[in-house]
Amino acid sequence: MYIGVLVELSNKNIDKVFTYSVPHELEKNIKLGIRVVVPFGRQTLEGFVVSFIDKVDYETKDIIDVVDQDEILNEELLKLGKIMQERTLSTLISCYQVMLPKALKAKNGIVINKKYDTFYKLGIIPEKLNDKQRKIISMFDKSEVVLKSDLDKISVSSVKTLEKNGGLVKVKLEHYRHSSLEQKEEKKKLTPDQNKVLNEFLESRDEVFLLHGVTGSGKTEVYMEMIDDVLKKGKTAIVLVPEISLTPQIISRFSKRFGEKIALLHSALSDGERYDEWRRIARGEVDIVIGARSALFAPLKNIGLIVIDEEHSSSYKQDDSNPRYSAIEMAKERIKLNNGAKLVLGSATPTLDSYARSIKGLYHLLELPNRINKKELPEIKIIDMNEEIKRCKGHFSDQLLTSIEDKISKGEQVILLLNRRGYASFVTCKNCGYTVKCPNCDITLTYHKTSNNLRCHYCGYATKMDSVCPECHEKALSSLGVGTEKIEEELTKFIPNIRILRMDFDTTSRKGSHEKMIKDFENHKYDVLLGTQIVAKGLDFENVTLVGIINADTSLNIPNFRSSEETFSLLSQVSGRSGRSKKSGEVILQTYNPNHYAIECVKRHDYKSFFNTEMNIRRKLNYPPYYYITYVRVSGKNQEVCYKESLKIKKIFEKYLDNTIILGPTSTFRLSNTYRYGLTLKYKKQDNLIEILNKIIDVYKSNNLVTIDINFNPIVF
DNA sequence: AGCACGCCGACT
DNA sequence: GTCGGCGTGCTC
Repeated sequence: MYIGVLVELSNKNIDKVFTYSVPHELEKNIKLGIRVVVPFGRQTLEGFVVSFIDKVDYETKDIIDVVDQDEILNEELLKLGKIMQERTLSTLISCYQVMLPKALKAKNGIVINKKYDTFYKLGIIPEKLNDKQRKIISMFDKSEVVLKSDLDKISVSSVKTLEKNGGLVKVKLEHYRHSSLEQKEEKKKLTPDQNKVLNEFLESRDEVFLLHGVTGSGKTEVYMEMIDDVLKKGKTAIVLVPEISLTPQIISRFSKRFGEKIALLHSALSDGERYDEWRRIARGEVDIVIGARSALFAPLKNIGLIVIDEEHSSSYKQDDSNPRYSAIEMAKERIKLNNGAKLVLGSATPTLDSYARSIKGLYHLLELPNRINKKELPEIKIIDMNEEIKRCKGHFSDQLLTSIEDKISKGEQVILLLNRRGYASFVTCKNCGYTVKCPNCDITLTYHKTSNNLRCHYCGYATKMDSVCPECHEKALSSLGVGTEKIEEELTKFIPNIRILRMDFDTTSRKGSHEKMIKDFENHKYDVLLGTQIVAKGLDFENVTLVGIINADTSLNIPNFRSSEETFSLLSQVSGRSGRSKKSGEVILQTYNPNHYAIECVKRHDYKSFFNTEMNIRRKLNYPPYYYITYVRVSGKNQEVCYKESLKIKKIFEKYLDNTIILGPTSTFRLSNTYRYGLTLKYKKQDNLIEILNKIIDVYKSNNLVTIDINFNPIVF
């Protein structure tokens, strides 16, 4: 027996299937998609069995051992990985690795010890039973196996007796680390709008849907109905949410509705917990999987529906490391592999790309234009900070402060957004203008008040904050940016006794603290929830009647063609947190660009006119969705070599790619002592591109002068 | 990724 | 002579 094995080394040179022979005694254990241990050169490696091979005309080595009993990559995932490889031009092995939980990535094999619990199952029940014994037997009405500890609660000795006479049989089963979920059915009645959308979805035979529903229009309820329908047909569903909005609120709504049938995959799980959930899914014990991006690759079988909530979120594109894949694109592939399955993309602010596709008829557009219970969208007041700045107290306009005080006095709550996109709190010398940068990365360091040090967000470099400028030696270094800490400090000064809950990536990193914060705010232990982007998504607090946006425009200034879209989306989302329940809501938006179309459209809750304006700009400037963008990065330790090679690659593009705009090479910042040059390709249609890129990869894979990275439809350049 | 092979300069 | 520098190439 010969098998094709993909070894666990992510290197372009060995990213191919190697043929091994299987010793007789192992033959019966071989399946597609399991891991095996193989000799590889002088090394011993793990690899995936990806094919069976008839015969070979060269010497093969025997595999050493078999790692898994059951497949860890089923047939569907094996196919999906290949598609991902074609779409990202990354190594096939890296595509498979990104689909699996960490615990299954062979490298140094994290050993997860399985814990076992003692259960009993029914044996041959004796005819005569006493009361206690009968009670014990009745515990098996609901499930086939029952925990020993639960039976012991009735009577330890009766359990022993039953075991002796064969009424009960002891079984050891794996103990799962997942927390038990409370199960309470609470099915809300749908509004006419929701019903219309649901029926349209159920009756349609289209594959991809865009559910465009304003904030508070009840999208989640519609998803749950869609899932219900799928479950009734005996199929399964995956729900993707951005990591940031994997809040206990959403999780508990799904748990209450679907109970034990759900598996949750989110970043707060330990590797072991994540692996447990993964195994439950693989065994078919679960019908619904909820999780962030990579949950798309859950080993669920017979998928009927994939929902991608907040589809505009950039977290669905893996942009920082290979394989640089788009979860939306891969979801489209996954539903194709599951006959009749549907994909639903949902958002209050769809990406231009998705909305444009729905207008073109490529996606089936479903719209929820109103909030549930005829609730109005909050009124948005724009504060022109150009005027206000003279009268401002710190970062707060009079109106914002007054309104916060007013709401608090009424016992209502406030969410404050500090828009920190593109707003690093860097340190500058007031005397000479020197900015402190990372010695490895050429990136401005960020000041952290709590630890009084400066850190590089890319490589982790940290240095102590010193107020003496290294350039001019004046004691004039100070931090210019504003952090949530600074805002908290100001607000406490202006409104003493105000109870502020600060939420940002620093304060939520501890496991479980995010959840606790949300509970505390819900229980009104705080008046104000102050935070960065993290407060914009997925939160649903009844008592919040004011959303204050301290600085609306910082994200308009990031040097990226998507900055307006991101700003519109962020501001619309955070505004949507206000007035979701009985009391009506208000938004106060402080900006230096009150006339910017993104801000104006947010004020009017006017997605369509934002879409039209932005589309016009994109068309004029040849940007997506009119053009596709592919970014090619050339990086290496030697700056000159990088530059020269990127010029060579540009020549190749110029020679072989027609109707393509080629930009660059542009030098981006140095990162961990690696220099990078970027080439940007813009095109409407490019049949040669993949072939050319593969050839370039081929040329550079065997030399280590430079590394070539390709990013299709990049978010970050 | 490792590791051997091989072709150079420089050293007990 | 031979030790060790690292560029090149291979791993079923």
